[in-house]
Amino acid sequence: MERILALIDGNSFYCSCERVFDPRLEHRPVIVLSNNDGCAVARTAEAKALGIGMGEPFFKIRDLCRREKVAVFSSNYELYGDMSRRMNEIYRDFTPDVETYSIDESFIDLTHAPFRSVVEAARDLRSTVRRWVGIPTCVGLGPTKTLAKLANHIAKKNPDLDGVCDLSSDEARAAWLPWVAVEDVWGIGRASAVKLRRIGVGTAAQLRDLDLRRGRELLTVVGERLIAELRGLPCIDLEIVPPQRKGCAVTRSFSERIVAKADMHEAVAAYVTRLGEKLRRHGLATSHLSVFMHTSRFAGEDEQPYSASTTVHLPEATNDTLALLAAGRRAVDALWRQGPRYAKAGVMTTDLVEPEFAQRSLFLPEDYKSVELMEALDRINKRFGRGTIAPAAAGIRKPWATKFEMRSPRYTTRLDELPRVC
DNA sequence: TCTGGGGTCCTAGGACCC
DNA sequence: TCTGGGGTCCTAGGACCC
Repeated sequence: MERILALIDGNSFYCSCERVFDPRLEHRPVIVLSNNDGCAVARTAEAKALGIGMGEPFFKIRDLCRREKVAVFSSNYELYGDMSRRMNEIYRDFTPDVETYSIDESFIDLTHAPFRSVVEAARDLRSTVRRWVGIPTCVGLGPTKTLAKLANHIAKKNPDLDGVCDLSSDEARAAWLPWVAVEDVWGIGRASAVKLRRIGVGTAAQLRDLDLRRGRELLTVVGERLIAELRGLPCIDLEIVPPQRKGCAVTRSFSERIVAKADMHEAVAAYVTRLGEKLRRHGLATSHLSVFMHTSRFAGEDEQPYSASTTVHLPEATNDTLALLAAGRRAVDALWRQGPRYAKAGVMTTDLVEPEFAQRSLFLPEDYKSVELMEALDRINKRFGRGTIAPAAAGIRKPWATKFEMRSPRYTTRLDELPRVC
């Protein structure tokens, strides 16, 4: 029995989340901005029609948005994350074979789904999500992840398909693949597209028909795999159980440039605090912390660029915020130069380990209190909201903190922000 | 003036080993 | 003029994803 996968995703997902709670936004252009209200990262069809590009800096389109009455929102991650969770609950009611691929996309294995046809199953999924969560979606069907992705792309671009495209048959693939540009294939980015177009490969069909060896020469084993997937040969497995993560980072641009060392200490301490929370939530620890800081990529000629990073090694793997804070402090002392106007900093770790398997130090006593303290901290912040208790080092006033000036209420996760029906 | 954040995977090249 | 043959591990950098 041939495998059949669905890729379902939300249309302009962040924007659709906003529309669920404000129907007046229907048929109006809507965009959602990145951190610090920097760039447009989600646009409805109406906003795209106005020429607003993906990743377009907001300051460049501010006038256009005012003129055209575009509804503009800061990112409301708490809301989008909760809506995503609800959608995935619906998928798991259909079948346990679900891979949550991103905040708005999931692969679903429909091979054994109890439906007369997979297309019928796909339509049912769509309408259930629309009815229960309020989000419009598209579904792509195919025997491999790459083909399911491609089908999803076709469903989005062709409204007459009514949100579902099925590429499980050879005939359907023969009909559609010649019409998809090669850069629209999952895994083909800018650099690969240039290489492919140079040898006359401009469509998904031409990429599928490219010699496997040639594909590997040009795009490494990744390209070879991709070509096989386009031919219907599964090379990329469904990951129903998410693999253990390998790294963890917290990096942010500042809302206003940092010029004082004390502010940098605070900002990095705040990022480290968040990193510690993330590590503990995943049950992981690290024995080295990397810290970087740099000036703006877009700074003018008159501004001195500066970029530096360093790694501090810890005596043993930990996810204790206090231990990580000490390391972060040392790193900032090592990197800081007075003069540059810093635009961004971050803390990163790779080589995460599960604490119980980590190499212990011969000389450090077991610190039971640290574990209990962190547990208490996390419990309080979970119950009363993130940041209820934080190390003083992470700052109070925080003039550099990320701005979300147009954020909608967190309708589904905060009691005091519930939608009002009047 | 204002330009996001957080991941994964692959390869090449150097250091080092026997 | 001639200068072995494998391995492993680590890191940096590139490419890609949403």
